[in-house]
Amino acid sequence: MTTIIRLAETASLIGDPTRAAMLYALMDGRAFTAGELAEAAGVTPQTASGHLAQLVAAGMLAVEAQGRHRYFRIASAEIGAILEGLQLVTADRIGRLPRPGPRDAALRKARICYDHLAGELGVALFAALAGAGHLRLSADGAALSDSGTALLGSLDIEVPARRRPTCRPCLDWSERRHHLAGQAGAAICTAALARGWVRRRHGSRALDVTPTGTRAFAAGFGVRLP
Amino acid sequence: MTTIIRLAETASLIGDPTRAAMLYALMDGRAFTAGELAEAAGVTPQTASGHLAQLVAAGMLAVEAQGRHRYFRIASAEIGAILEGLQLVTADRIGRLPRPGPRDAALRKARICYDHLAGELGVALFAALAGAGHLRLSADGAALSDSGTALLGSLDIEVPARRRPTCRPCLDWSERRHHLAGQAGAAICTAALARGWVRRRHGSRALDVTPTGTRAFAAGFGVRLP
DNA sequence: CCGATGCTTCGGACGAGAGCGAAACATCGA
DNA sequence: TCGATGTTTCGCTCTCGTCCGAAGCATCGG
Repeated sequence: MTTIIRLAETASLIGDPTRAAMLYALMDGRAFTAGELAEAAGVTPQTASGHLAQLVAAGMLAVEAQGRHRYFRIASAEIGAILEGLQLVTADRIGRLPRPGPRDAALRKARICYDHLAGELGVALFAALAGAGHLRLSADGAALSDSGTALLGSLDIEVPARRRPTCRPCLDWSERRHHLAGQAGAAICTAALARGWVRRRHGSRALDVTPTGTRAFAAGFGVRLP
Repeated sequence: MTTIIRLAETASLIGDPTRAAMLYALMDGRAFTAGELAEAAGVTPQTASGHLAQLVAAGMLAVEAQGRHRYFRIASAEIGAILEGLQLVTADRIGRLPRPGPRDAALRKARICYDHLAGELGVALFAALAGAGHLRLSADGAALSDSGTALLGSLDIEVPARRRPTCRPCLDWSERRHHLAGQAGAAICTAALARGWVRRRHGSRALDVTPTGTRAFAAGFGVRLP
């Protein structure tokens, strides 16, 4: 019984348009100040403050104080996965409607999912790695094989060895196939941004793959983008 | 922008305690009448009717009229996955609290997730099948290997060949590992219920594994339950 | 046909919660 | 120390949505 109540509370937190807008703005994994999130959601700072306090109390957001600013970010990859999943079912039930806006098309092509690459690019990357034997797919998820570890090493991409799974398949809401999450996914995403393989679109989670990036993904990972 | 609104609408539908209770009751994959769901949620029939209409309009529930009864069920496995995922994050943020009630323990041991086996039993089954080479794990998900098809055939478990994936890994919210969904998962679950390997607990998604079932899972699938 | 049962529609009452103005608090720069 | 900026707390209003009583449809059994 209490399970149901808690489930409803969690969903209800995401269910408010203002809070949903804030969570969505945070979906690219970066941290924003309370004021920025207030503007993103179109409400006054005091209103935003109340919502953010609720999300933090529920453990969905983490907060870090720096001077007179307070930076908020998504607390865990699981929260990000839920938000992506909700988009999946939302898109699913209205998928028949013909409204593929240009911005949505860019999102489908390549975007950031919390801290890793998603969209066509992310799925193609996952498929290429799996096809070349760089991933060991198991019942638990996925792990880098020896050749995969060597590949990332040769590309100077360092994957920190932490408790978090090195690889985790994450269901892509637009492609309905897995893309690479986990430490390895985050490391590749960081490297791709740092080396100019992909560029953030302003005010969006969408990414543009640069010509350099197209070459790098093809040569380094064997990714063939459509 | 509209994406955010839709996301919030979906979450908000799940966010109402009454609707959440109905969805939760339907999580075992069976269909219930409007009256039964009203009782399950603790509201009057007319209140339940309104909620059910909303869920159907949103595409989250499917409805089938039979005489003067109307049977409601979860519309798709994706909806079920979202509900399981919400439980996961909900359990995650309060996971430290030591409250493993007896009913929760039973749920963790074995339960039905929409139309297939989950919990320790489901995870052990998936691991056993994968370990014995009966599943081909790929980037897209999983498929029965030839030996897997043969195994199910020898056990008289028929897996219909439909559009739906024959196997699909589904993240288990209590075990945090995959269990077997898809056509094969549903077929095994149906067989397990029909042959008395597992028995439903009254008014719950929890399952009890019978002595017969323990032997059958061990002999047939090599499953070793803790 | 008729009553019984299951479900839905309509109307009004009630409460929860989102929103903002005003003011307090915290921190920075000078 | 002072004002400026970022954030939070308080008090209040107002809207939205849930809920139920009453009544209206549909379907079944006879």
